[in-house]
Amino acid sequence: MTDIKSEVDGLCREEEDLRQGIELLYFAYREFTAEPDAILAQLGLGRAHHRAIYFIGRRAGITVSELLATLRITKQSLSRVLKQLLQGGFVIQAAGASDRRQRLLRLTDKGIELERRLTEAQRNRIAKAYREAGDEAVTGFRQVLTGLLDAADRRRFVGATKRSQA
Amino acid sequence: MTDIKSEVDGLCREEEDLRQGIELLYFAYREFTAEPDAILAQLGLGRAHHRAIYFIGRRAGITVSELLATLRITKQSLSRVLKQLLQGGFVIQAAGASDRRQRLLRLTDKGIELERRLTEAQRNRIAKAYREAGDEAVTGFRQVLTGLLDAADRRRFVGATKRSQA
DNA sequence: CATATATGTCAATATGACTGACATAAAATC
DNA sequence: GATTTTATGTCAGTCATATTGACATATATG
Repeated sequence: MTDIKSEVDGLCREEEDLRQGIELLYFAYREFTAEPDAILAQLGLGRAHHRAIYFIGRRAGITVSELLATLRITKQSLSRVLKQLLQGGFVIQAAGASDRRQRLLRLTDKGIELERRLTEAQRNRIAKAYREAGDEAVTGFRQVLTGLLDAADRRRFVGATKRSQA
Repeated sequence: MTDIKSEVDGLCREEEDLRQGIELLYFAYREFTAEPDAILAQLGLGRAHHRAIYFIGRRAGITVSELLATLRITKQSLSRVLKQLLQGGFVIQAAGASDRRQRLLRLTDKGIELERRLTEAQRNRIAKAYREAGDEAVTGFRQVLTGLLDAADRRRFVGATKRSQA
């Protein structure tokens, strides 16, 4: 059974476990964004452009509203980013067919190429971590991260907790 | 055996797996910082202050150099943050005993209290995700995140991949 | 004494976010 | 058809976080 001393130890260990999780997230996220940031800097773009390009590439024809809801930033913030991507020829807009107020966003070939370059760096890094850790660890990784999400974000990943089987 | 079609499927699934990992990290990190950011905003502070407070709390007596190396920002960036924390009475400095050029940083009681409030939000969130996912998943979570780190950051977590046993 | 190190500071700049206000076009509703 | 709501864009001002580059000071070290 647990005497007082080992309960204290248990509390310290739990605290230590949680702090390690906090720190791992911080350091891993920093590392995760470092490479794309370096590529973007050479083009005079920033991380915000990567996010926009990423989600436009992920869902071709996404509306501005949907993109705003995904990124959870103000339209004024997105506006500048989107304007630069349009001017740079990375993204094109088209009026929606059923609702012509909508501006449906798509990557150009140039945009697709940039998205590939940016995301490849992250994909390689994740792929390496997945390979080293193994399938079981990847499932755990996903479970814990999914548990950190709020309800709205979790809906994006329904049925995606387990790794797809090849 | 694998015919062409299922190989294509396999590639798509792998791509999908990796993109889900990328997105989970993005959404989870955003969620993870949301609560502390809200608390900090009320005090006229920002996320950078949380980071400084966190690592000073984590290692009382840390030097400015060590903090800079941990955060990987310029001293000019840290300077402003640290000045505000000193002025706000969250942090105190003391000259090092063996090297009096050093400014050893410590949280005041007020700083400890703020650190607790800020980190508690994150700790609760992680604790909930850990509980829901289970010990095995937590181990996997740590393995994958550790795999994302660069060599320097990984050294911070040597022997910490597995969850401590109670 | 000369040099290197730990720290601090001034100035200018960039990025990414915010709030608030206002504008326009198109859809939806009464 | 007139009104209202929605989707989007834009102007202006502000803030927080980061950068580079240059320079200053105190202390340690050879």
